[in-house]
Amino acid sequence: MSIESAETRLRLLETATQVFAEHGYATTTIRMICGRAKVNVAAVNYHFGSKEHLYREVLRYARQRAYEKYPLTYGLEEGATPEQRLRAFVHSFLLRNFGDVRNLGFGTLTMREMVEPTSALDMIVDEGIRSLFEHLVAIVRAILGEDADEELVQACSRSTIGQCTFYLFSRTVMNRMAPEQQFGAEDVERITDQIMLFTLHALRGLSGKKTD
Amino acid sequence: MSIESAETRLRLLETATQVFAEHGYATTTIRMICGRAKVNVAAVNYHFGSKEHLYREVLRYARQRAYEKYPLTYGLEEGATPEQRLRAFVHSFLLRNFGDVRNLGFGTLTMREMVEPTSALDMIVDEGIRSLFEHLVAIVRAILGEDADEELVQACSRSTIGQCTFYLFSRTVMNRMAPEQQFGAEDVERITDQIMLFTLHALRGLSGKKTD
Amino acid sequence: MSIESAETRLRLLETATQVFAEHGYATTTIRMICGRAKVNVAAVNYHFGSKEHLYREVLRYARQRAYEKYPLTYGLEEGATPEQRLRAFVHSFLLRNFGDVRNLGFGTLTMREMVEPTSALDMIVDEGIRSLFEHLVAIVRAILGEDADEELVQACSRSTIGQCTFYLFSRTVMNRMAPEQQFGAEDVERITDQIMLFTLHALRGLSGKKTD
Amino acid sequence: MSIESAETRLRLLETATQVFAEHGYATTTIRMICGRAKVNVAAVNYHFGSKEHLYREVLRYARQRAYEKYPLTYGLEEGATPEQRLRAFVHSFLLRNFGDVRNLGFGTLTMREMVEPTSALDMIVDEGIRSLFEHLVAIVRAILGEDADEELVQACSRSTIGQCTFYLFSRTVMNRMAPEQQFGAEDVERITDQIMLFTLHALRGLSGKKTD
DNA sequence: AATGAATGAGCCTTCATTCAT
DNA sequence: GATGAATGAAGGCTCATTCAT
Repeated sequence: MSIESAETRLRLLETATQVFAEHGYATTTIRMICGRAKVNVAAVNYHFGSKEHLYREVLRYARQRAYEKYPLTYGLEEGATPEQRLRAFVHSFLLRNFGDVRNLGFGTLTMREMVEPTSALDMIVDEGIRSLFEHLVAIVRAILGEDADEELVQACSRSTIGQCTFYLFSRTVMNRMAPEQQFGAEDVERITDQIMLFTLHALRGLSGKKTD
Repeated sequence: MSIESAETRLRLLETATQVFAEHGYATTTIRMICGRAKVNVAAVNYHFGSKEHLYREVLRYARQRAYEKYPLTYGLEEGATPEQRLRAFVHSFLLRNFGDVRNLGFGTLTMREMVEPTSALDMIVDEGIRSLFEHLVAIVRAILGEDADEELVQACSRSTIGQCTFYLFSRTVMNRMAPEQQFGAEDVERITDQIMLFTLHALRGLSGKKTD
Repeated sequence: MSIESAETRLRLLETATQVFAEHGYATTTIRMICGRAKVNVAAVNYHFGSKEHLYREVLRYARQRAYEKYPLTYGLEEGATPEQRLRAFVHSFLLRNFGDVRNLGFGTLTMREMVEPTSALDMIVDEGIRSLFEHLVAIVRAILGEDADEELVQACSRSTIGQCTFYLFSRTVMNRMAPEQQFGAEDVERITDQIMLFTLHALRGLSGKKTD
Repeated sequence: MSIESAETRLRLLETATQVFAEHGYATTTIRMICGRAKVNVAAVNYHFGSKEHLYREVLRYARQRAYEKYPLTYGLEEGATPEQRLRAFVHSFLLRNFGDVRNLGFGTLTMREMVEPTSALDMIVDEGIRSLFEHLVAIVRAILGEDADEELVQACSRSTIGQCTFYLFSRTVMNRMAPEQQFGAEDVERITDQIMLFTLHALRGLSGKKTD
């Protein structure tokens, strides 16, 4: 593969990430992408085979870049406590999904795929979401205690991640309800604190009941 | 308007609710709807003017029916405590959004609209979500105490509703991750309990800190 | 189906017959057909579903019209001799396939399909060619004698129909070799005589050998 | 031209012969040919200028090879009788056109060109078919007698070659009608016999009438 | 000399919409 | 009032060809 080829491919990938994130798979047209990337409409089929293949590559590309920058253990040191690991989880989740303009695509793409699944959702689940959730479950279990009821652990994990995803999914609604208070990259720290505050009180409360 | 006309209109509305909920606005075609409703392809434009107008009517129609059946105070008696009112909120939210096959459309449609807003989102926010959220905020404030910090009240409200919406937004993913454990109408009670358990521990913890 | 619909459908069918005969399936575009038929490009898909379906309908339509006008027993009276029936076969074959400007399509379409088969060839064979050939075989058997060797009967049938098809397949070449002697509708009688002369001498010779 | 260049050119020619014969001019894509020949897509235009030029070269190449291997006088000795020369004509025709897998292309290509002429048909006629037919006419005249009516000679020649071409043109149909009896290289001898039997009886009968 | 990359024209098909009854 | 027929715009994709190295 020549240098130009790789460049064009990458430009298509970057552009497509934005356009797919903005309009969704169905509404996005190849001509939109190629127009913005300043390449011929045939370029997509040449480099990726089809619109669908391009889309899958975009999903992979966005995820990879997001996790590279903000891994699940973002900012964590060796021997961190479960609470610290939970905070890193929440913090990196928010950063990954909308903490950075350049990574904006990832959260939106995943969200769209969850709401209006294409054949790519299986890939997303298998290559990302499953291990993400299992990572969280392990932390929650550590906090609740290893002998905590499994169903409780699962439910608390859902409650925890649900608080995080809310800021992603309801962004459009929140912006309309309180336009003066747009959630953005600069709010990530504060939101992290709030989610941690809420969650730790809940988990400690539930953990306490067990040990008593 | 003749009786047949009204019937056709209604049948279109019902069918369109299902089809839009299943496929989303962009992917749904007028022929899908008319085919399933067994009416002429021109019927949509005749009765509703355009695909978009039909869609807006569908949103209105689905919301109205959902709230009629499951109001925010569902199952609540006079003089209920804040905790009871919170439970009614969570319970009715889950029922309204996916507690009933006939109402399945509402939650899915709202969710889609949040992720990929059309001009109808303003309507949805103004006519439903805003008051829904304010209702929740009032309950949370009552639990945390009237002198609780407003930002804390807001954050806790988001954490609370985020747990609820999670079951809606992540349905497709959860089904793929644990196919044997599909969340449905029969799980609403249990999920309500779990969310309440988590949330009340959090709120009580936060409330306790204040009074201390 | 309204009258206009039937008219449009028929016009498309007639036009498509000509265009497919002129250019072949692959080279023909829907725009060629619709342009000549003065209808929108979407009309083909509306009335026939696809280019391929239209093509199959064209093949059926052309065959039906050709056989209606020139059946295998064209000009034949009751109690005709095998020789007379053979002459009717050859004569009607030539007339059907290029004896008439209006029927020009049928022969050309069949010929094209034989040389460059599409999925429609099976249909052509099953619905037309098979019975055509069996009809000929029966006549040849009657001339050669009922106890004639089956392989001989088959071979002679092939030799007979091969003479007929030659005038169809080699038309383009003959026109180039002897432009002054174009084979057309006015030559059908003479060609029929020539084929009959050749064939009857052959069959009688082969038949004579048997009886001796 | 370097050696590799000549090799690539030849490989393209060989491959293209097969592909054009299999799919026809219109349906064949340059990528099919280059893919099978394991060369770059630009190679066709580089070595031959265009798809059409390649096609013409293929026709020339296939004809040349076919006639080299099976000339019109294939297997004939000096002083052969007209009947022997006729047999050599028929025999070599069949061998040339589908007697050999390696030569399969020639018959099919010529046939396709006859049914859907390109500008290459003139070349084919001028450089091959015309002399082929004149060769046959001379033989037929010799058998019928030098004073035979010219029109009769021509007609008998057409009837003779028509029997031969039939096995080429109707191959796809015969295979569908009697799949167990595929005509191939191993049947050439038998078919030659059958055509000769039929034709000689016809010609002798017609010749006899003259002399009587 | 030879190739991978890129192009623009064109194809079939689909769609929401409008027309004419 | 209601419908089958028809439309034009657009979409994804394919192709022979050309460009730039």
